[in-house]
Amino acid sequence: MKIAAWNVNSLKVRLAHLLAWLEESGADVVCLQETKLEDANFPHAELAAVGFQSVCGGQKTYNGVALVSRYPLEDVQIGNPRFPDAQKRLIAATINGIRVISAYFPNGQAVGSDKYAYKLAWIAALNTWLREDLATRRELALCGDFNIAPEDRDVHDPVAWAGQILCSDPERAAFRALLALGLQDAFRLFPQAEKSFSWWDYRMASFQKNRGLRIDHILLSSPLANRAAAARIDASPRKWERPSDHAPVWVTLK
DNA sequence: ATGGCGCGCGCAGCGCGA
Repeated sequence: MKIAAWNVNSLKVRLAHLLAWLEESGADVVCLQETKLEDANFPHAELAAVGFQSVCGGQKTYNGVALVSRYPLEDVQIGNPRFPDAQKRLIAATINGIRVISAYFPNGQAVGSDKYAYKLAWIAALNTWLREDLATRRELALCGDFNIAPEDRDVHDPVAWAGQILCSDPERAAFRALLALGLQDAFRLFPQAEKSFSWWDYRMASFQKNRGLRIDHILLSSPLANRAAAARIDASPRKWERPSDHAPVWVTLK
């Protein structure tokens, strides 16, 4: 089973990319972020036509998450019961016995801003919720756009980014606190090329220069990490015409 | 040189992302 996460930056604009990538990647489950669609406009039919079921939690203009799967989606949960929030940033479902969560972490805008405080509070509440969930769910995957580069090696220019949004110590500590729940970064379970990133700014030819960050992640509970066979970032869709600024990331399970 | 690109909204130009 292959599970992926992809911030598509508007599913309306990127539906053709998603359909193409579903076919070429062989993914069984894709966790989407930034769909930017109200639920009434979600392309369930287009996905069903190529063999995928889908559930979504969306809103107008901003945010929006979804799960797309070849297998049935059970016990669907939108949002964090520990953090009532108008912003649609979390959706969970059980797929083949695995609890899969698509998460769009807040960006935070700037260290010290109101949005930064919201980001840290949101992650702390996610941590609380997951701690409770992991008590009863052995196999869990937290997938999505974390808006955190966990370590300096996940940043093209760690000196320039030091202490900045996406790289600040409190954000990285919040990421490590998720790992401390017993989750493991699927990407780092395997050898990877240096300077592997999942997001590149649209400006300044960042992708061509590989000036990116690794901020999209798949965290696996230990029983699931034991099943991991490979994990990668697929940068190829970033080369397509009108791409998302994020690349899909994936893990395969034995 | 704090802009630079791309999106939604909505029809000009702004807020936002990361």
